[in-house]
Amino acid sequence: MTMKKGDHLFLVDGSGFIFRAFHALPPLTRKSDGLPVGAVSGFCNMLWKLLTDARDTSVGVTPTHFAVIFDYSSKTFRKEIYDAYKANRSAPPEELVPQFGLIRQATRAFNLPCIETEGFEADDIIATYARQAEAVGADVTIVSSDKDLMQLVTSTVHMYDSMKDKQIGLPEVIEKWGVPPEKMIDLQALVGDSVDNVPGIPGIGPKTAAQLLEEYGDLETLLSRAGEIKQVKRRESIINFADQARLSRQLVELRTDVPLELDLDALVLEPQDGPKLIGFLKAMQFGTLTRRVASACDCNADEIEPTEVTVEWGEAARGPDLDAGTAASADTGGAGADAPASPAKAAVAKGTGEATPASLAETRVAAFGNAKIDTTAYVTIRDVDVLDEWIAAARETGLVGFDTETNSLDPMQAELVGFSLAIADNAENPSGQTIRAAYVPLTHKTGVGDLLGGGLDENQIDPRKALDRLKALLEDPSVLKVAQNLKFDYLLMKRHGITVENYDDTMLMSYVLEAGKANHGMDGLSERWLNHKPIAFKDVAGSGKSGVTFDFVAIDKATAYAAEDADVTLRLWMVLKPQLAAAGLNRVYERLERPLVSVLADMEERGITIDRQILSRLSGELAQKAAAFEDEIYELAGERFNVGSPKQLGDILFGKMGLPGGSKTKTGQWSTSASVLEDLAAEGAELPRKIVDWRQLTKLKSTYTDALPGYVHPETKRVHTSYSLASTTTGRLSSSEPNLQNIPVRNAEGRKIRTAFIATPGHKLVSADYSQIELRVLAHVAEIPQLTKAFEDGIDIHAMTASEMFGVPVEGMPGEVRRRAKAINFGIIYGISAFGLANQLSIERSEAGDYIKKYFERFPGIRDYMDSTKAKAREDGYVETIFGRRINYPDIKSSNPSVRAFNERAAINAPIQGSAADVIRRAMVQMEPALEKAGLGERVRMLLQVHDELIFEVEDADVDKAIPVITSVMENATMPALSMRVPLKVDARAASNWDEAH
DNA sequence: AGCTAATCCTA
DNA sequence: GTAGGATTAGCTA
Repeated sequence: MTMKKGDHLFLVDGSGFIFRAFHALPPLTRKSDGLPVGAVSGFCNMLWKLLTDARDTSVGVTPTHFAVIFDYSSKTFRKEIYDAYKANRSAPPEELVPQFGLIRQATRAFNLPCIETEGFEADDIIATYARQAEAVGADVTIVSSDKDLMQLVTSTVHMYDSMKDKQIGLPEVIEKWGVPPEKMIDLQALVGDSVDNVPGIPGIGPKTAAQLLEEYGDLETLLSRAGEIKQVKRRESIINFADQARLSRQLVELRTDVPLELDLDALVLEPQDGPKLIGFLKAMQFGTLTRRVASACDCNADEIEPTEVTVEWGEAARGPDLDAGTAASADTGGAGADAPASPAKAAVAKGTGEATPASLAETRVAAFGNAKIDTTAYVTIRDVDVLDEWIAAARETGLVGFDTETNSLDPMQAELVGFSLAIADNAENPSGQTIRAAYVPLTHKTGVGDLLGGGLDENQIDPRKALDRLKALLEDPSVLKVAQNLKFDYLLMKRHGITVENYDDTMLMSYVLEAGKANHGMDGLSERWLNHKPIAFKDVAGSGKSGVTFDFVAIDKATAYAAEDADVTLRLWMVLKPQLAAAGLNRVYERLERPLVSVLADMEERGITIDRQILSRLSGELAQKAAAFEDEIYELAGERFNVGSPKQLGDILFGKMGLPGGSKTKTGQWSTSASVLEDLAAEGAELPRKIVDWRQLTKLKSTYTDALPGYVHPETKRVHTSYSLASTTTGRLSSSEPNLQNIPVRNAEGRKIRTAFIATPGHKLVSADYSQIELRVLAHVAEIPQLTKAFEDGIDIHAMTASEMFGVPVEGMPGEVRRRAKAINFGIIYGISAFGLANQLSIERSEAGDYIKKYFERFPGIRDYMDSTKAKAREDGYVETIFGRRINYPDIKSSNPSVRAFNERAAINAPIQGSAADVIRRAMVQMEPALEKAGLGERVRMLLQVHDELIFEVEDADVDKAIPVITSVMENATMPALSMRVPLKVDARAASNWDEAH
């Protein structure tokens, strides 16, 4: 049958698949003898899926012709052109070797042509067939995700990434590489490929290459007009390496004239030979697929004998040097298994009527520490009526442990996969045995472990129905919901239109009880308090390349894991709740921790807009400047090296160039830190200065201008950071993915990044920050009259300090004098040491010691504060903030002097840093009600917190009204709980971007 | 791919 | 000298 228009040819890159599957799929061995068969299994599943079901994948069409292509050997025409081609390829992993042959046998078992040609790579064969098919008007799907094949993509030739079920067509190539497929060859020629040893042009990466091709059209034009390029380094590199680029092009360009034994028409898809295929699958012991094939072809698998398969273990196995550089990264997922939570508020578990908090706490710890947790008793709820019964039981007791399972750790992207509930039937006498738990799967998939999986498991409750029931429960204020790291679940539920009411978070409870002592993750809490080690997430879903998202976890395994989480969480609540009362920490929990859950979830959900154009322009500028520095650096060093490698740099600076004054890091490497380089520069060396500048530029580029756009949410188009409530010891928040608490501000170059954080049209960003809050806290806790007075009078605190210490009048004070006083003030907050101060000010240690002595003479209250704080830490094992938050220092009595000194400094710092953190937490909790009251509820939205600063987005017309409200809330945040001896001062400004607002 | 060390960004 | 998080290199698997 002649191939024609409307036919559809599938070309599977068998060699590429082997490597990718090997890395991307879980290791799997044949049960009977341990033969590694993971890649074979993945391969068979993929073929079966494509042959029977291609229409339902994102390919969307059914094949009429089909072939699997392999590399023949490492001796190809490319090797003749360029001896080093693929030269640095190491031998394939041992487990992979026998699978090369097996995959060829699998292909034949599927009745598919298995094609390879001596002297050519699989890619060339694929290219040849693809062009031939195109010529006769047929469509082509290349099953591979290798970038080397992307040059073949046209409107009728597509690629298909079977592991991600993703079609790669023209738009995808352009999106990924910035050039259309026909320019991929030129792009790769410029960029090169370290895996295959394609040289390319040094200093040209994908971004630059795309830009150059955009400007000059193609490689030859670029090379001939290279003299026009403005950037010196780039121009020279291209001129010098032009021939290398031409060679690279030859290596990268795929041949479309490979002599083929089978012509296109011979690739027509033959019907499956059921028994033959089943025989092979049985030999491999692939049970699930065997059954599936048997039912599809109406065979009785039991009657079919396993085929003899040939296993080549040794070097004879063909296919040693294929592309190992295309390993897929399977997303790992699942949430709720991580962070710690906080205590509960409702008095549901009443305990025994007369018990004191302390005795109840003790009883609970003993009861739950000894209770055996039976993880086999968990229930899987697949029926709405059963779910209703559980919800009714939760209403009855007024208490429920709750946890969600999702396919992502990012609550803004995660989709709900299921949820679990735990109920204490007899809360009056909680022995631990009375707790039962269930998992409600909603969107689990069938065919777990198969490459492409199956569809939705039918036997699950309709998610809409389940969510209706769940909403009623979660929003019911008479039922206390207990979760671990509730902010995740809270935000997830909010995205489903559910606002959780009345909750406790065991992570936050632990944080209040044990900050500094232990971490607050559920697994650790469970081991400490319940004497029980929960199932690890990676044991149910795997990790890394072999990890799957939770919807691909089999429901029975999922139930054991998920229900256990809810069970453990509820037990932890039973143990931790009475301890809060016993330790007198209920107020800290209820006023500084729990209310932040919804406040932060709202802020995270809002996100902030960034201007990607600004960032991309900045990125380009930074790249050019950095490249220029590299040039000069190589010149000065006399050789090319990786400037970003401290190791290589150290060897050049202190070895080759023999510069003096090198210090070593702990691991014995030369230190090349900025301060070392600055010192060298001060002594006249040119290179170190350039390195410092280069580092600054590349830091800004990699961490900010290049990384931030990747965090823009696909739907909201905004950046949503994640705040952690319980990852610092002092009570500060932390921000991650991305960290928006370390956006540059200290120099002009870095500040440009802030201009990319913008308000939506018609709005302004308002930034309000506390002035000197930590020094004010210090003045308050240490009761320092001069400091207090200075803050009351609004005078420059560092100048005042300098004036006190050095007897210099504030008027006309030299900048250097004030700078030293400022360093000392900060030093005090950090638990000053002569060593540290000397370092900071680049002075002798003895001189720094004199400063400190002088400071303490002038401010004796500070020395008293430091001494009493250290004494308290030694006595009690913890220190406290002005709102009663405890920070533990279990190692304060360490016999190691440096460990002890470190703990002492931290203990001195903690009440200051922690109190300031408490103040801003209070401000954040009070902010929304205050704005609401001022009629600004909907129009002023708090977006970010940066330790002493809050950033809002405000409608233009409301800015003047909002600023006084915001300022007032922040300045009065300690009230009415506490009145400070020192006033708090807040500065607020509005502008269209963060740089100008700050 | 997962881990650590080194570095550098913030308050 | 306090408190964090992200990136890169380079090693190990």
